[in-house]
Amino acid sequence: MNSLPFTFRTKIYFIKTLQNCNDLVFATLTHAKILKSGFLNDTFTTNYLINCYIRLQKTAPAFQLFDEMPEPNVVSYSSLMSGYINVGKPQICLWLFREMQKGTVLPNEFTFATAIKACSILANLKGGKQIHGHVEIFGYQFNLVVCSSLVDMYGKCNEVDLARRVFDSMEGKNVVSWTSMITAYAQSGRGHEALEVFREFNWLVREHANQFILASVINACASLGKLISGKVAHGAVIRCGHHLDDVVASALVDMYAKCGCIVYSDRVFRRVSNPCVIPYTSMIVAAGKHGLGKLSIELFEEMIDRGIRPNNVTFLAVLHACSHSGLVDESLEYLNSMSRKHGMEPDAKHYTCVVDMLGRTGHLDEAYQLAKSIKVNNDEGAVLWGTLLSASRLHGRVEIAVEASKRVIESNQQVASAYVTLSNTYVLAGEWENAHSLRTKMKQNGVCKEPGCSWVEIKDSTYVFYAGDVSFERGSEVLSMLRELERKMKERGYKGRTTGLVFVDVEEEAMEEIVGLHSEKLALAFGLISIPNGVTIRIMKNLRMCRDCHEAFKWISEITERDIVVRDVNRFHHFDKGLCTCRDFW
DNA sequence: ATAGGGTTAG
Repeated sequence: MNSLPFTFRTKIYFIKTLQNCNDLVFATLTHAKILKSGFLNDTFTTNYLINCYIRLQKTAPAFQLFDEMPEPNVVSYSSLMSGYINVGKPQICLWLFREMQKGTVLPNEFTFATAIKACSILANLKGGKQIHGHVEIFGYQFNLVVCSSLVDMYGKCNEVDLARRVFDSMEGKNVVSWTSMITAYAQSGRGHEALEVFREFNWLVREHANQFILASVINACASLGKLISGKVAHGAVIRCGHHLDDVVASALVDMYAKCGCIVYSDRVFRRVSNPCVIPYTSMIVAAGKHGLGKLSIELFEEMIDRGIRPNNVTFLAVLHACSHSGLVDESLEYLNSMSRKHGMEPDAKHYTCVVDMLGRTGHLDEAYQLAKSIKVNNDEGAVLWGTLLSASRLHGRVEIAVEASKRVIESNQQVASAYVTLSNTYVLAGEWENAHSLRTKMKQNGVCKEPGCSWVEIKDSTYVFYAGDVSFERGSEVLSMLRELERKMKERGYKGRTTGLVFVDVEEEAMEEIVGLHSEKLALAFGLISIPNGVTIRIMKNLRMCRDCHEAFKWISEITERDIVVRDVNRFHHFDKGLCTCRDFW
């Protein structure tokens, strides 16, 4: 007779205990008590226990509990699914979702939101679309959270227009939905639309912008090289009281650097009271991009002194900075220190960065030896050997170019570009017959290369320049301006590879490549003709911001006494997702 | 009653 209230009180006690429990020993103890009292058969109590383990990131006991539950419900499934997302295992989350569909428990809005998030993390468009279908079947297509997660998922899969379609279909929107949409645009290289949506947000929503939305807006300004918009966003950050936020500060540091104002980057960075690894890395990248390798190194050492652990991105940033400032010995030292001092194994990207530096500075044999010593998969191998291939072309080292191109072709990636670069190597070395037979082989295999391109934004218009194509608007004016600039640069002692070479006595094939490498200078020349100030030059990934280019820009800026904002589009989104094409690969 | 969505550096 008395057992029922007693049982009830025990259950309440267990639940209260588990709700506030943040200690594994205590959780295990409570688990044992629940087991003893037979409450593991109770779905509610066990769900609390599962959630407690998930809060402590212990998925193994959570899964075991779930597995042994007589009647898991939708909460049991959803909890465990989000638990696996929290420990970085979205695959298992989706597996659970599929298992759930085999049984009788029906998914609800929580389950869908979680499953969609897993697809977002994995950039799994196919899975995401499937779940979107189920969302409509089950009638959750009007749920705010489900829709926001769909917007985010489509954004992360680079399907921004689908994201927009979901966004437009939403009746009520909150800050999170707006953030998802803005982020989707910002991360897909559609910064203008990101800013447009942000304007709409300010117009339609009374709510203040929070740190999430501001970080994304700043990111959009950065990718557009829009300094003024960036400063406006910075103003909003200060007004809304988010200037102490680590994430926002990192975005600002990055934005100012990409807009050419490293002084502001430094100022923002120095105001962060306890910067974690990310603001430090942003600042190291910023310094590196501006050719301040020594500053990058100082920042890195300062970070170590303050006990902040660098991660693989930080090391990549330092190596990149050394590479771009010609600090060869330092770069090798940092590469070695990764495993020796910091207990981290360098990955393919770190090695590729160093191989690139050795190659560009003419240490071809060392670069080759290092490249050979690295274990890589196909994708990594294509990048690594492609880097060496370009370097050997630059320095006319045919034997290494042949070996490198062989490896690129073996890795079965972007064969076209490998062919073209090798062909150009032959041309530059004067081995016309080899070049010719290679070109023939390419034609036989139906391989052709997409032309490289660069572009310049002037006010609201974008001017695009394709490699080898001088037929654009005011082309002859641009060319004569270019020659004029080159003459002035030479007069003042500029010794980089010159653009004029491009137009004389070079075989057609080789010209395509060389014009490709220098088309940003065409863009620059064009910009100087058209507008006096604030020209934004965007350089695609394949048109590396090598030391030469950087020097050239400095010279041009000096000669013309004009501010030139140089923007290196390093994070080309397709590249991040491994969907690169010829154009952005090299 | 327990479970869900958005931000930063390469």
